[in-house]
Amino acid sequence: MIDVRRIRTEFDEVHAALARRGGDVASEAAAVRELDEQLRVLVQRRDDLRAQVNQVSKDVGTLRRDGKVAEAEAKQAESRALGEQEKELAAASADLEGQIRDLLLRIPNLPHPDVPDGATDADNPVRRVVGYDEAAYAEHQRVPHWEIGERLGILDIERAVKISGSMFTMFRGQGATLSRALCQLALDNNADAFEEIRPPTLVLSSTLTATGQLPKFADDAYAIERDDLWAIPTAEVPLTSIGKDEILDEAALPLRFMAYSPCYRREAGSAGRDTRGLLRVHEFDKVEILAYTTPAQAPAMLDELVQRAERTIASLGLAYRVIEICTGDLGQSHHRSFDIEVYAPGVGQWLEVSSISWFSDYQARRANIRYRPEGEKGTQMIHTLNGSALAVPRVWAAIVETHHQPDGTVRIPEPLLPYMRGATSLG
RNA sequence: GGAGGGAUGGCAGAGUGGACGAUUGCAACGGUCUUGAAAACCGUCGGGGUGCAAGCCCCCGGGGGUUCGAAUCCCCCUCCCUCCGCCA
Repeated sequence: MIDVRRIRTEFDEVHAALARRGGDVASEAAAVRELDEQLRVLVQRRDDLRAQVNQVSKDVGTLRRDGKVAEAEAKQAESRALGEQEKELAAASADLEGQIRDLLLRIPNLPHPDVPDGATDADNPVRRVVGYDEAAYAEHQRVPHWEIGERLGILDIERAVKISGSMFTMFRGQGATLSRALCQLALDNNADAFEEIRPPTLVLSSTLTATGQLPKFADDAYAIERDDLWAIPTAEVPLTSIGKDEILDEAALPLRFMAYSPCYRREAGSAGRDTRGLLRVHEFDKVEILAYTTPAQAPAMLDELVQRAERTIASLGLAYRVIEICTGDLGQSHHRSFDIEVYAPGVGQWLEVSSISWFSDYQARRANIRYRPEGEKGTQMIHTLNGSALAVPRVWAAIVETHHQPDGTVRIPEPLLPYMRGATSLG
């Protein structure tokens, strides 16, 4: 949520920043400005009335103590009349406040000035490509992971669909071990600086609102309506809300958290896309890394998170590229974002395996997470940043395809060996 | 799921209708004293809105109600504790 005071005091700048995203942002921001102006007038009048009621009520107490009953009763009548008016104004301003909040929750974050302009994901600039040479892939690496997986008995999509329906998958044997090994590696690679969390994976509506999935993107999440709970689409959701409604000391920042969790996505609207294999599934495992920072610490943290995600991917011997997200493709809550994509030679596609984002104070304001700047009065919103350290299915697919051997086995990348019970290859 | 008891500032803990945004203690911060520290003493010490400011307004788990006036009385909800039930 952007600060309503910015809409109030620097409307043109806010409007221009939002306009860079494309689409119709003008009407919502203008509506907020309009309602906010009305609200401030109402609130001023309401508070004046309250002050009068408070004063008169004090007088009543004094008069009664002094035994001046008739005067007290007159004051009571006066206060009662003022109270009626106050009640009306209070109801009107509460209604306006609700309208403003509903609008603000749907207005996206302002892009960072350095975010490149663009309309769609086709305009996202590639910042660097590492280890990729299309001509270097041999024929045996051109086999899709679902063929290799089924043949080796490490991937069983058919039975997963029998159990849970389309777009659910199941790893078996060494495939399941590989999945778990990837999570373990990602956690161990970041354990030097990040506190490991095992968060709840079912959360309240308020929690899903804090990170930005609600109210606008309810269709993308699984809901357990009977208990008013939602299945998390990413560990970002519970991790971000760890500090909800808290005020932190500046000295405590940055705070870093990491978590392995399953992630649940309805993938509404993506029917027919990437339907084969592991490319797009309803449930998958991911290790997320996340930080709370001061505004000043945020840019360096964004770099650090990208480097950490990159390092793990690189260590697995996969070709990858880093893409910066342009204004038109930037997620609602994002201030600035980078994606890491690995190349999967069997399917001949770049697969997004990590999205690293800086949210400025957009999520912090929704979750009400603040800190006390040292040597200053008052509090400020923190900044949140997060990214996938590793998302399992697509990395699993890229490994199986990239390291597929001529004899049909799959070589296990060296960093995963400690977690594979002595195996050096799959199959 | 059933019964009972709770929820007040960083923590502990008073306050049960009127000058209480809140006694007090601890912690923290600044100062005096000290070679330094401790102790003692003095002072500061929750958050938010609005306003140039003075000020005014809001917040005692959340929401609603009663009243001239609510931390205090009433209703609903959430969470915590104890006991029972169930259970990995």
